[in-house]
Amino acid sequence: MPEASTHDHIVAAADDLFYRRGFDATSFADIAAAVSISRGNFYYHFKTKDEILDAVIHRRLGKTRAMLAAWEDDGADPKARIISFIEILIRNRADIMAHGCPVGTLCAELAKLDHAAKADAAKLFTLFREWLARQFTALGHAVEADSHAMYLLAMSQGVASLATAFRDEAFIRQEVSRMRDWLETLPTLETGVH
Amino acid sequence: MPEASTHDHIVAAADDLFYRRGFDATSFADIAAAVSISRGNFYYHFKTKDEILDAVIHRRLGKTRAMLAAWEDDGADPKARIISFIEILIRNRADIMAHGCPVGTLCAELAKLDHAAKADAAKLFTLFREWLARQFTALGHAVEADSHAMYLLAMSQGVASLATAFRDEAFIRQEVSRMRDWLETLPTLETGVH
DNA sequence: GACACCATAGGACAGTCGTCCTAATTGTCG
DNA sequence: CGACAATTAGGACGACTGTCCTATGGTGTC
Repeated sequence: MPEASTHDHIVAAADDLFYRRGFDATSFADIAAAVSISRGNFYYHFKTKDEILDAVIHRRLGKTRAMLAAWEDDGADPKARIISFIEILIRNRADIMAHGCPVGTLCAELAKLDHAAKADAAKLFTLFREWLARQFTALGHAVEADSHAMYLLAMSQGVASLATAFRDEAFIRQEVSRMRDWLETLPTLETGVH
Repeated sequence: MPEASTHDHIVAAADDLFYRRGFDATSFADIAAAVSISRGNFYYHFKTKDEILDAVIHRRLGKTRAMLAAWEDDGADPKARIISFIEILIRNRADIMAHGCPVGTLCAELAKLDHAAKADAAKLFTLFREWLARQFTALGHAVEADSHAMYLLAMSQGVASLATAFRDEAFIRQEVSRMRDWLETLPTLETGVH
């Protein structure tokens, strides 16, 4: 197995802290303490805070790509894959109620800071958007694939946002059911993924 | 007309900055500069940053209550009122694409900071939630009123979140249409608001 | 004119921020 | 072992933070 380098440890700790506390509210000292290294050593690996942010975003992009690719290679049908996406809300409900969606909250914060990396962060959304659109296309809804993808993305974001504000797990389950029901109402025109 | 006091000027400026830059990223100096007063004078009006946050939240609560009350007093039918809510997304599209929803982004930030005022901020959502539920009840959907209200709130939040990430005005209009269509599919059981 | 009071200005305070430098340590290879 | 690069620790730097103090300006009342 690839031994985890100090560099990777730092990025992983920053990833976690950026999610739980936010990018701006997380300091070099916080990350260094989480990895148990000195701030001086920290500077050896990352010169600026923006460098860490870039590394965190690319780490998330890689992990997301890997997750979505795994879902596409598991032999399940596209509808089951879409349900896997929807049920992220349930699997991660505790974190979502405490800190929101990692993608949505990061994009929102970077937009407010007018940060140079905000476009990169939005690529996380694009990954999900294109992946979902591929699944809808495989279900025979090529024309509306992107529209459907954006609908599910929007619902997921909205549910995460309200779940954070209201700390309401039952609401998450209710809206997940609503999305599953919506998915079932789509006409089945499956073009066969053989 | 009530002359605007320095106190009110400060709260208004803080409200604007908290929305555009975020609570944590806005400093005393920023607000003081926006109102053109010294930081020393600032301290005379507000002792701590949390005091300003409380004042901003209560200002928003008051303005929201007033807006919703006005919508209920305008003689329109409940469905038209709900459409007024949905179309906030279009009326405020420029600000939303730049800085997100004022309510959702504030709640998300305070949740990450684990700030004492996060529950107060969530009351903003509650105002909309209860107001929407009243409109659905007036439409004869008392049982599902809260569920419908949360659905529209979630959709609005999700649309705002994605509109910020993708800077896509057409998407906003598309999802607003989707919400209006959904509203039309509800069976009309209006119990008569005389 | 004297007094009180609200409002304002300017700066001090300790702490933290991101950034950067230098010295010491560790590890690797000839 | 000696040389050299990679890695680490610790602290310095100026800027900025939220907070707080004190002195001053203006305004109205006896």
